Amino acid sequence: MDGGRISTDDGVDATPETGGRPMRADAVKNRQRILDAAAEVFASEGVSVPIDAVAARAGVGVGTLYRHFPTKEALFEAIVLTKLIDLADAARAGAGASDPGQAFFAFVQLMAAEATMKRDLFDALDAAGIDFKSRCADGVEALQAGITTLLGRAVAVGAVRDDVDAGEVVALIIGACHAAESIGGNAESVQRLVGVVCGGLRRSAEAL
Amino acid sequence: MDGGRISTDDGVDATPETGGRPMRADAVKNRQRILDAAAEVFASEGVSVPIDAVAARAGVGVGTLYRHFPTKEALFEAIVLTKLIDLADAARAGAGASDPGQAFFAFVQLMAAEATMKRDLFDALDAAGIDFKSRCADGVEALQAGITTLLGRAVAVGAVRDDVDAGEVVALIIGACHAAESIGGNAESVQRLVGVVCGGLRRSAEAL
DNA sequence: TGACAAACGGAACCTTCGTTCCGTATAGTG
DNA sequence: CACTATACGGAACGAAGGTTCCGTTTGTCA
Repeated sequence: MDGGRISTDDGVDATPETGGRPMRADAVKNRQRILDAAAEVFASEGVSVPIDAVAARAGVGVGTLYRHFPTKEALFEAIVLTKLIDLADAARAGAGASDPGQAFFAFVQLMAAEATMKRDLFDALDAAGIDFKSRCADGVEALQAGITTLLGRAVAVGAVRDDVDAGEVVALIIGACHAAESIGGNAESVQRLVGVVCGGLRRSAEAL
Repeated sequence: MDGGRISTDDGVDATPETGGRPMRADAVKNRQRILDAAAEVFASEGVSVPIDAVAARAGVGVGTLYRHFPTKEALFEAIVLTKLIDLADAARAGAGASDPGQAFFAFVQLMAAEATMKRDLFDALDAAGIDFKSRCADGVEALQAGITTLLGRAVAVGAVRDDVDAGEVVALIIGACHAAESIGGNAESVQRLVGVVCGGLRRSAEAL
């Protein structure tokens, strides 16, 4: 329920055409069906679903899937990358707000909501430190940059403590989402737990 | 590096004897070696290590391992259960402290330190909501009860906000550990991030 | 010490899952 | 309409890991 649009501008990236010839009509259609199906399935089941499930959902054979995306990981990346960029855009959009503190916390809640409803993004960010960061470098960097800006402004205004960086913020939020899921985990509890973490992000804290 | 002691008092639980006859000496020894090896391996590599690795580490064949623990999951439970109970004991111990607030936050940091150094506990608590809670019910309940007491006292003194329950606290802490791991994740950063969460747990918070 | 039940080791088995291969179907073109 | 490059489906393959089976070893007891 999203439609995994990808930058198919002139095909430098994700196999939109092979060589120089335009893709056959059915191929284009199938590619899109696969992206849509994968987005749904990854989001609801997580990254560990069998690739067959994705193919079945898309109504194509595994062979077809593999012709479009040479590897399960490639498919995963194709989908997550767009989501990361969407989030980065949202962060940029909030950077001009008049109230930096509010903009920051609003973005945090947005990211939390996104990550919770879509286990794939969740998993992706979760594994960010491992070897995923390097593959989706573009998206991760863009997001990191956007958050850094938001965070910097919020800190400058004194709305947020000054001893955390963007990476830690992302990690904490994803952690809170994890937390919400391991409990009953509806949208409301996510918001509550993220709210607790936000409380911790506001200004100082005795070092305990 | 811990030694997985288990309540082998009179053998009602974890297969210390089969039927009514006492276990053979070598069997007792091997059982313990398996528990120790599994504790080490699970802690350092996580729950997903091949069972062969555990057997190899213990210096026994897989057959032997399976005779003592009918399933990988059973072995996992045997180990985690003792750790949960240890934590629950620690919680109980802190319940009599004169400063409830400090006792609560000290316990939280203890739990975080434990969970981080031992990926198994981490994984276990992480999956607590899924179908693990039912299996290690004893341990989870004991821990939950201990934390509830600590939390209740801390709340009563006004050191902690009154709108979170024990389950949420555990979830948040595990989430913070996850967070610390996905970054560089040394012991120090764990403490920092858990500190942020603790900050959020202190007293009220504007609802955002 | 001899016999037997208990325990051992590890090869073999089965299932799951990612990936490849190839015979078949079809969009696009003259 | 026929021809060919492109794309398709799904069976087959191989690696990985959990579990079982069985011939061999060993502790225990008379």
